[in-house]
Amino acid sequence: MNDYLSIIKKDFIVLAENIIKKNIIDNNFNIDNISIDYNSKSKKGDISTNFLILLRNNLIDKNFDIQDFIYKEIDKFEYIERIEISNSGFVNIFFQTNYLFKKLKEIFINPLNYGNNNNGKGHKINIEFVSANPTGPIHIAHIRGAVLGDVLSSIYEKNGYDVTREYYVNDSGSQIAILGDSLFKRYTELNGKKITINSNEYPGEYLIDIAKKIFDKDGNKWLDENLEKTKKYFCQFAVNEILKNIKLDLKLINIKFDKFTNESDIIVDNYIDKVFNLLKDQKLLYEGVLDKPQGEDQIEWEPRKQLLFKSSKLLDDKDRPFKKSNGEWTYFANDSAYHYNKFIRNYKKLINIWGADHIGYINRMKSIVEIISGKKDYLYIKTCQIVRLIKDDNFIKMSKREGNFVTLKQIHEHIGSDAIRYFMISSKSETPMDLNLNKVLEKNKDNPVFYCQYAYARASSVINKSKEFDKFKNFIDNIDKFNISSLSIYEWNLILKILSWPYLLNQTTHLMQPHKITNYLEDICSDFHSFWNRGKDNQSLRIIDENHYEKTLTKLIWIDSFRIVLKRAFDVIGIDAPENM
RNA sequence: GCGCUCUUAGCUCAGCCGGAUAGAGCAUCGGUUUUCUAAACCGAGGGUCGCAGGUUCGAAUCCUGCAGAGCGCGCCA
Repeated sequence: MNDYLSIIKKDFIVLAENIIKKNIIDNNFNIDNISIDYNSKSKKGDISTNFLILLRNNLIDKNFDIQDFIYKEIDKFEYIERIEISNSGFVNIFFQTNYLFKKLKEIFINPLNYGNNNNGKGHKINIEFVSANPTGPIHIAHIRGAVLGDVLSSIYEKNGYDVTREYYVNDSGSQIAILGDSLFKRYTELNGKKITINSNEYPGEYLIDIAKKIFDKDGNKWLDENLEKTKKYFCQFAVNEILKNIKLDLKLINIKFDKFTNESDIIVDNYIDKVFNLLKDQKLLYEGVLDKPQGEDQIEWEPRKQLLFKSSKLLDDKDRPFKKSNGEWTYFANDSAYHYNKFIRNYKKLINIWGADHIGYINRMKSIVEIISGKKDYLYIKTCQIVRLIKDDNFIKMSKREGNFVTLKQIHEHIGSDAIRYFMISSKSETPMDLNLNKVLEKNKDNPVFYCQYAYARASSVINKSKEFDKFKNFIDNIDKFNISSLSIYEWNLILKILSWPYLLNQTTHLMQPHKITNYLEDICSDFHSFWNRGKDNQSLRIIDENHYEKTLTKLIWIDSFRIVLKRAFDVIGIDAPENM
C-alpha cells in the first residue's frame, strides 16, 4: 500500500527499529502502539502521532535528548514540510503540498481500483451469511446480516482476497417436516377440505401460493398417494419454492451467493463421521448427563444420558450434546460436519455472520472448528443485533407465532435498495438498531444516503459543467499543468481525506467494521458541502473560472478525485452514484 | 443461576488493540439564496461517557465488582 498514511507509518516503524538498534530505547517499546491520527478533531497538523511519547517512556538513558534526535531524523523525510511538538509530546506533522498533490494525481492512473490492495494475496476466504431456514420469506431479522455479509465480502475482495459468499440451506430436520405438513394442509384445503393450522406449524399465506402451484400441476393426485412419498414431495417442493423466492428477494438488494450448501448433502456425504472420529481420537466425546438449565420454563426437565462434546475443555462454559438421547445427531453435530466440509475446501479463513439469537452458540462452534482445523482463530463469527422498525413514531410489532414479520420485499418496496443497504451497515453490527422508516425516505440531510449521494451529484455537476468549455473538456490530459498555490485550506483538508481512503478501506477490513465507511462518507461529504457553500460568499473558492486555466484545472483534479473516492465507497456499500438528482 | 452482547447529549449514533479540550446528525434557538444543484451552509446552547474501584505519564477506551437492557442456556434450527 502506498497511500501517504501507510508510507509514513512504515517509515516510522523503520525509524523506531533503528532507534532500538542504537540502544536508545529499551525492549518495552511496542511498535504496534504507534498511532497515526489522521481524523481526530483535536489534531493540530495534517496528522499527529504519539511516537515521541512512546519513545520518551522507554528511554534507556533518561537524559538523552530524544526530541532533538527526532527533529533531526524527521527532517530527513523529504515529504514532510515541518513538524510541531506539543507540550504533551504529540508530534504534529505537516506534509509537503507538492507531495500530496502528486499522490492525488496517482489516483487517475487507475481510478477504478483506487484504494484497493493486495494484502489478501488471492487467498480464499469463505463468508457464510443469511442462511435463513427455507421455511418462509426473508424478513427484517435477516436483513442486517445479509447486507453486512455482502459488504464484508466486497471489502475483502478489494483487499485482494478470493471470497466465496455462501448460504447454508437447512433443508433437513423436523422443521422442514413440519413445513411439508403445513404445505400439505394448504393443498388439501384447495381440494375443499377444512383445515386448522396448529401453533407449531407454519401459518404463512405464502404456503397457499405454493400449494396452488402443486394443485395446478397435479390436481388432486396427492390426496391418495403413498404417505411417505407425499411427505417427501411436499417437503422438497416447499423448500425449492421458498428458496427460489429467497433468492429473488435478496436480488432486490443486489445480493448474490456464489454457493448454496444443503444440509441434506452434508448428511448424505457422511462428513459427520469424520468429525465424530476426530473428536473420538482426541477423547473429546463421552456419554453423560447435563445439568438442569436454570431458565424459567424448564418444568418438564428430566435427566437424560446422551453423547456430549467436551467443549468446556476448549472455549465453552459447558459441554454440549452431540447426539440426542434417541441416538440421532443433534443440529450442532450436523453443523460441525458442515464446517468440516468448509475446512477441507481449503479456505484461509472462515467467517460466519450470525444473529444475536445465536450468540450462545458461538463458543461451541469455535471450539469444534478449532479441533477440525487445528488453528485457534480459523473461524471468526460476527454477530448482528436486532433491528426494530419504527413507523409514525411507533415500533412495528412483530410476532413469530402469527407469522407477521415484515419481509424484505415489503421494506424494499417502501424504502428501496440504497437505503436498506446504507442503513444496515451504518452502525456497529453488535449494537441494536432502530430504523425509522419515515426518516430514511426524507430527501434532506436527515437522510445520510441522500446527503452523500447529493454531494456526488453536486461534484458531478461541476465536472459536467466544465465540459461545456473546450479548454477544460479533457482536463485530465493536461494534469501536469496544475498550480497548487490556488488551493484553499478547505480544499487541502478535503484532499487529505480523499487520500486517506486506501488506509481507511484497509482498516475497515482489518476490524471488519463497514460502518467506518459510512462514517467516512458522512464526514467527507459534510466537508464538501461546507466548502461548496463557501463558494457562494467567496468567488475565489468556486471551481470553474474561465479566465484562470491552471487554477480551474487544479480544482477540477481534486474534485474529480473526490468523485472517484465517493464512487469507490458507494461501490463497496453497494449503492448508486447518481450524477443528477 | 450461568454465558455472550450492549449502556456515550433530550433522540439516533460515532469515537474503544489507552492519547491532546469526548464528536456528528436530529430536535431547540438565531442567521445565509441575482451565483458550478439552498434537497445545502454558518452559528449558539446542550455531557457525573450506567455506577464504584483498579492499572498508568495519561482511561469513554484495558481490568475487577455492581446495576440496567437484550439474546441464549438437553432430544428447535
